[in-house]
Amino acid sequence: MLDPKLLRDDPAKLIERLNTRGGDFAEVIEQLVALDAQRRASQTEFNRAQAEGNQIGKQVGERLRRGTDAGDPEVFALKQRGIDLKATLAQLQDQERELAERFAALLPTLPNVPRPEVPIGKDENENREMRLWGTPPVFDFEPVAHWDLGERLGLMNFARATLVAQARFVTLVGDGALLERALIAFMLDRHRAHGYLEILPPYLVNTASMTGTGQLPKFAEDSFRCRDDDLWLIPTAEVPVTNLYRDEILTDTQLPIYHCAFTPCFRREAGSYGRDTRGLIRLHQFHKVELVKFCRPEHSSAEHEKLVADAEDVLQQLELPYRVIELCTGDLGFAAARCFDLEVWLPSQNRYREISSCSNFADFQARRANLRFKAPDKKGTEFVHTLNGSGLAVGRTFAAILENYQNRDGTVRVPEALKPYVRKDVLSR
RNA sequence: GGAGAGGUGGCUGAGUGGUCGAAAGCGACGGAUUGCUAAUCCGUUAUAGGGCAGGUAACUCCCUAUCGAGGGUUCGAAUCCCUCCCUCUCCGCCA
Repeated sequence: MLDPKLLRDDPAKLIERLNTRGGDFAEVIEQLVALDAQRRASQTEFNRAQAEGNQIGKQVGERLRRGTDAGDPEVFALKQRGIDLKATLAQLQDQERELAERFAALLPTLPNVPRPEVPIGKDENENREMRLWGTPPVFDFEPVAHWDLGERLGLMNFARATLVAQARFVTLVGDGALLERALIAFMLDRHRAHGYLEILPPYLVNTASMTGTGQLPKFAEDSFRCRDDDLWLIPTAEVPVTNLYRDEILTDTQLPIYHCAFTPCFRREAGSYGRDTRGLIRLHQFHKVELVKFCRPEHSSAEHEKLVADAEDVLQQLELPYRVIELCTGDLGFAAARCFDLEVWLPSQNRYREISSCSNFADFQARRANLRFKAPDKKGTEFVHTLNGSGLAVGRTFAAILENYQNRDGTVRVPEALKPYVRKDVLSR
């Protein structure tokens, strides 16, 4: 959610900056500016009436305390004024509430303002490639897709997952399960070494949490919901971990907070029916290790760079070729002020595929989730800045390892960094 | 699932209709005292919104709201009534 002050200070500038995302925000913002002015005027009026009512209440109390008879004409007159005021008060309150509700309903529909550094562009074609790392492997045979490799090696079984659940689920078997577990442990160990405190959060969260990080109300149809219990299956660890400090005022000395968390993630993938129907790329349930940071506003850019570096480190340790791209204004997610994607090389697809998305939300999420901090010597509170990124999507990492480390005979070498976890050199039948 | 208890400021905890945004204690901060520490004393110590109040500003002042949430009674609600949510304890069941 945006700072309402942006609307008052310089609406033209706000329109200009939001429009870089594509679309035209002029109308909504003008509407909001008008609503905001009306709302404040209405609130002032309502407050005045409330003050008068409080005054009457006090006067009655004072007289009665001094022993004035309850039937005294003066007291009676005061009471009558109080009764008269009630109708006005109710009317003013309704008006104020309606305006506030309309404002509160409209404001969260605005996306975050892209940071000035973000390249202007329409869509993913105008994303900026920041750097390449590693070299895609050269095969003297046709590289096999990870799902074929995986099934032939007995590491995964899609048919049985469909039998047990639905399409877009997988069952990992034997060394497949082991490799998944190894990746999770490896990633968490790396992040812990970099100062992230490991969290194992609930996988079901309430509506307030989903709203706090912005999954609701916009993306309700993308999430799995337990209707009987007001609980949602988390689409990412970002939700429970960011909401850990919802409605809290942190002390400035607590910042920055670094958390890493492994969780399963559940997504309905509504509207992606034709895409990535095979393999581990797009499933209803997948594993992810997430990095989440809370910091002071002035540090969020530097923390963002470090977060990206920490995610990259995992790929480097695994010696998987990847590239880093910066999303342009047109491709930026709703809540993000700036975002870098890490894309890993997938030989069978002969291209880079997203494996991590590292976003700086600035105060956008913090405002929604009411995440603040306070410096003892300063008056008032400030919203923290939140950042998060995958470190990494485990299933996609699994896929990348199979494809990049495959041999002609269909076996797969285990990356050096994973050997202590897998305790094997090669995955074979 | 059955029975009961309870939700008050950073924490503990008083408050059952009238200057209660809320006693007291703890903690924290500022000051005094002190060779140092400790102790003692004094003071400060919630958040948010609004203001056509003052200041370049940091900020100050005023009004309003908030004692789990929403509604009701009343001139007036932390306090009475209703609904909902949540937490805890005991019993049962269960990983």
